[in-house]
Amino acid sequence: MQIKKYTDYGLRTLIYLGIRSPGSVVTINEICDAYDIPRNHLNKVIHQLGKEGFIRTKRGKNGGFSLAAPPHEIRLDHVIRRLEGDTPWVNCHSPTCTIEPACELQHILAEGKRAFYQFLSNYTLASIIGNKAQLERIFTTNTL
Amino acid sequence: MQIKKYTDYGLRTLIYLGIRSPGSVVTINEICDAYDIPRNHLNKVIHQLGKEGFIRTKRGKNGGFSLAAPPHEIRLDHVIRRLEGDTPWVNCHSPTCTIEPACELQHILAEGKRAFYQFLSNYTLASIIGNKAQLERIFTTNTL
DNA sequence: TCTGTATATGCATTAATAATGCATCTTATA
DNA sequence: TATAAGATGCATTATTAATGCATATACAGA
Repeated sequence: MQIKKYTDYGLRTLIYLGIRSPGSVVTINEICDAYDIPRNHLNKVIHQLGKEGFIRTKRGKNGGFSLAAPPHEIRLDHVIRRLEGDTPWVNCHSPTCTIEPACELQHILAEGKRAFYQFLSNYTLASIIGNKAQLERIFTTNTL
Repeated sequence: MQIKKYTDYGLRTLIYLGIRSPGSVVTINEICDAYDIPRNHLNKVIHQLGKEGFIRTKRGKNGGFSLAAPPHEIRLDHVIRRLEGDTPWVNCHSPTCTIEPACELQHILAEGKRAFYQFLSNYTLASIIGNKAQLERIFTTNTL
């Protein structure tokens, strides 16, 4: 039980964008350098973030991506649900569990998952950007 | 984001014990046959269930294990927390994330995890045993 | 229109971790 | 003391996530 690095990278990207002035465009390479994470993986994350509508991506020269909405409008539950994939937290099939029809576990876990995401729905990208000034400092220090 | 088979097997074992008369002793082989799951893995699950105090195990001839408490007293959050392992749902180290000190993600996710387990704390082994008669039927049919 | 720079896409490979298998030890009891 | 049960440790396999690599596509500006 742990979110994937994939999801983690997506959130870090949003944080990086979130402390920028609205509409400012950054590239995948810039994020990779900032966090020292592999380009190939991030590539796919950025792509999905674009497809899901969290960021706007633009190809070609002077291309890159930027937030599609202000940080306080990007909800954590939405981002994590999408990046993480919204599958059940218990797998009653493959292989099929014989008691499945008489077992309430899957339903209770599904509700538990709902409780988790409902809690997260109270938070946005703005919520996880704790100390904006400190974040800016970290990034500029790393880049130099 | 999915519970491990390990945890799943543990819960299935408790369900199997839960529909038995109190104190009745079963063996690892019996559980393996009932669910068609590998003995080696279940071995370790049973061992931990014993260590954690959910079941009482007994070695040697005529040995086996039984529930250490009635089903309605065995809380789901306790069982899953123990079997699943209670580690953070995001890993800010290995490798260390540079923005960790300025990032609220880990704290919010920790609270989200808390919300999940708090929800589960309303349920017990008795809760996931939906249809006791049907369960009994499934097991006797499988055994024949 | 050509060239360079950016994301998009698919497939191959590696890494991490869970699951399983195997061997053997320990304990209890008939 | 033989047998049947769980306990334990290590080896192997399977699964899935992560990473690497190659190349396509799009866009901007010279």
